[in-house]
Amino acid sequence: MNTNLLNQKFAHTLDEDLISEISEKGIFKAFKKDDIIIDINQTLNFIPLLLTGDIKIIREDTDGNELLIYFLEAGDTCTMSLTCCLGTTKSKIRAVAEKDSSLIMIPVQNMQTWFHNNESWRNFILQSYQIRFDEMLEAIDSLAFMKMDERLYKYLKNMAMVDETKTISIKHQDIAEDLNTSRVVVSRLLKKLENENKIKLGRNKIEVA
Amino acid sequence: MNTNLLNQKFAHTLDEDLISEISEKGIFKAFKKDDIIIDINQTLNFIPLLLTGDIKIIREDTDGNELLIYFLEAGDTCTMSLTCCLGTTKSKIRAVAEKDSSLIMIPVQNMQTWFHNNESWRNFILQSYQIRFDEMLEAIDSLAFMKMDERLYKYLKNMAMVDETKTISIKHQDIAEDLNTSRVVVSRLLKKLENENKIKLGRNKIEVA
DNA sequence: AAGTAATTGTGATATATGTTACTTAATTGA
DNA sequence: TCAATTAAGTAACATATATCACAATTACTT
Repeated sequence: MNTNLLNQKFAHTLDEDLISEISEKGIFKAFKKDDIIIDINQTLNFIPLLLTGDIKIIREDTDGNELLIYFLEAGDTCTMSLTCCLGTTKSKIRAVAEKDSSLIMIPVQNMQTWFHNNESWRNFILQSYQIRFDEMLEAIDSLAFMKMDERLYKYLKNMAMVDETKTISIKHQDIAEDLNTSRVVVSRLLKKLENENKIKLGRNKIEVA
Repeated sequence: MNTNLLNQKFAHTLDEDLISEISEKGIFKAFKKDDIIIDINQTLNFIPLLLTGDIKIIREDTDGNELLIYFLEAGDTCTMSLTCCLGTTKSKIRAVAEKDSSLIMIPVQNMQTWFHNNESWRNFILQSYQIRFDEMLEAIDSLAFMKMDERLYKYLKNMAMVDETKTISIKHQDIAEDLNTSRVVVSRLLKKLENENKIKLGRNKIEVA
């Protein structure tokens, strides 16, 4: 079953031999929504491949303020984990299951070898880096150039995309935490977006037009 | 001479054979302070290795607002260029010489081969990615969690570090552009930092205590 | 030395966001 | 069904940053 999922999600990017090796040596793990998959300062000795679900990558400062940086989706890997493993540093981010999710943990040792002798793996990793770089730039753009109302709207659209639905189930407090602002500010700006007919508000849900 | 510099800056990270191959196939280029080395939307077919000087990596939005993301220093490469080359996308950042700088441009073709058969190159690239990721996270932290006065002070300290001097030569307008704020705000906050004895102001220069 | 340009200082005011306090509405659970 | 809890709405005020206008200072040019 793991092998099926693995094939389905990674056949485009990884070659056959590698996939069967991964399904042999990787460890399958399942997480529930809101489970912490990787926490800040955690020591890592594996690279996760996301089979199903979505994962939030979150940054936190010393005062406990949080910021959502980007999402991982099925078929993705966490390049942060890779840099941690290679540099034997601790995790600088938190990975939280946005939905129930399943993934394969690959021990680092194997990964080093593949890097040496498997081109599909090399390309996969390089491409992952490229995607994450772009996402980080997007995050920087939002923070540097956009006002909170724009950031909020972008957040909602992105969330609708990830959840594959127009009506997302979320409360204002959670949005505030992801955007590192306050619940009151979010409520106010959501009301404004509703008045502009960009969204429709309900309790515990928001419909993105 | 290029080979000397190359050796000096990269002997720790790249193996002997590779360095001599680079000095053969790479193209030496010199830039003056404020020269644009890579511009946004430019198509790239080389990877730069920085031999001397410092380079600002800058992001710009559609309205022309800018933000300094990080610096490259001697011994660094531009991972953004790498992702551009591999993905054959256009540059998403601008690289500007902070001082007179010199670098070696490596044609992508060679690089691909090295990635396949040279471990020191692979490690160099992976390590570069790690460093840049950390710098991007730092940039995100500054934007998400810090007020402008803190960002400004951090900027000044960093600038002093890069320039290897306590007294940096810069005008308020330039700082404002790097931080994506206005000159007036910068002047005001600089005055505040001076009152707190963290810096000393002069015309065209700031001494970081 | 005088005039011009560049740089910096600063008050006044506008806007965006943060904070506090409280109300209203929906949901849950005994 | 009613009390308790959670979520959302909103007014009032505080603060950070942006913007405008102009003065003061320093450097540069002729």
